[in-house]
Amino acid sequence: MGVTKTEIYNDEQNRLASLLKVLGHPARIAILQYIINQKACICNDLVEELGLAQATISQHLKELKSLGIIQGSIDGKSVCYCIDEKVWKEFQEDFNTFFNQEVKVNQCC
Amino acid sequence: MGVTKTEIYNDEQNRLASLLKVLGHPARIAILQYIINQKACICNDLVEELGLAQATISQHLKELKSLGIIQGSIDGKSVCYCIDEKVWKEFQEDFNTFFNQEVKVNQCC
DNA sequence: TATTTATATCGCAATATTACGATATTAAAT
DNA sequence: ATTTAATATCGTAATATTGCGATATAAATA
Repeated sequence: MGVTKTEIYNDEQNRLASLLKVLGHPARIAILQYIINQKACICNDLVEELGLAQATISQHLKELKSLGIIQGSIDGKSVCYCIDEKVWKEFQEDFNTFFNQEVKVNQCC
Repeated sequence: MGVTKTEIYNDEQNRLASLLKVLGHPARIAILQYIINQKACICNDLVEELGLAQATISQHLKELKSLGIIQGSIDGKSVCYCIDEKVWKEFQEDFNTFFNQEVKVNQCC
C-alpha cells in the first residue's frame, strides 16, 4: 500500500491530478509567483528569497521543470528559469475545463 | 525533515497549495467528477464505481469534506454527498486568479 | 592553474500519504 | 430483538515527499 492506483483512473484524471499535485506545495507556488513577478528569468535568488536550502530549491525546480511549466536556460554559471507560456496556457485550459464547469444544484444537500 | 515549512510562505500561498494538494489525487478528482455528473448526491456507489476499498473512499471523502468542497447529508443509512456550490465558486476564483494571470514574455528563454 | 560561484545530484532522516482489513456505529428491514 | 446495510474510524504496512548536508560538475574569475 501507499501506492496510488493510477491504473483504475482514466488518463485525464491522472493527468489533472499530477498537475495539481505538483502545484500543491507552497514552495512551488512561491517559485512560480516569483518567476512571474520578475517578468524575467531567475537563478537562485530563490534560495535567499524563500529561505530554503539550495538543494531543496533545486529539487522543487526540477519538479516544475519535469511538468514542463518552467524551463531553464544556462547563462554562464547560473541558470535562468522562466515560465513556458505554451505549457502554462495548456494548464490554464485544463484547469478551466475542470473548475469552470457548471455544477448543478443537487437534490439532497 | 519531511515537514513542509509553512511558516515561510504567506497565507495565500499556503491556502492555494492546500487546495491544490487535496485535489492532486486521481481518486478525489474522480469522486468530484462523479458527483458533478450525477447532478445529484451519491453514497457509496463510489466503492463500486472506483474499485477502491470502502475505507479508502471514506477517507478521500473526508479530505474533500474538510476542504468544504463537498458536503454530506444523512439519508437513512446512507450519506449523500454533493458539491458545495459556494465553496466551489470560491475555489474557481482562487484558481482563476492564479492561473489566468498574464505571464509576460521573458528575456532569457 | 587554482579558486570561486551557481547549480545539480546523492543519500538519508523525518514525516506524510495511500490503501485496506478489522471494527464500531447507526438506521432500516426482518 | 436480530439481522442487514451503509458509513466512519482505527491501526498498520507500504510507499512517497520534504528538506538538507555533502559532494559533484561546470563556468567564470583571479
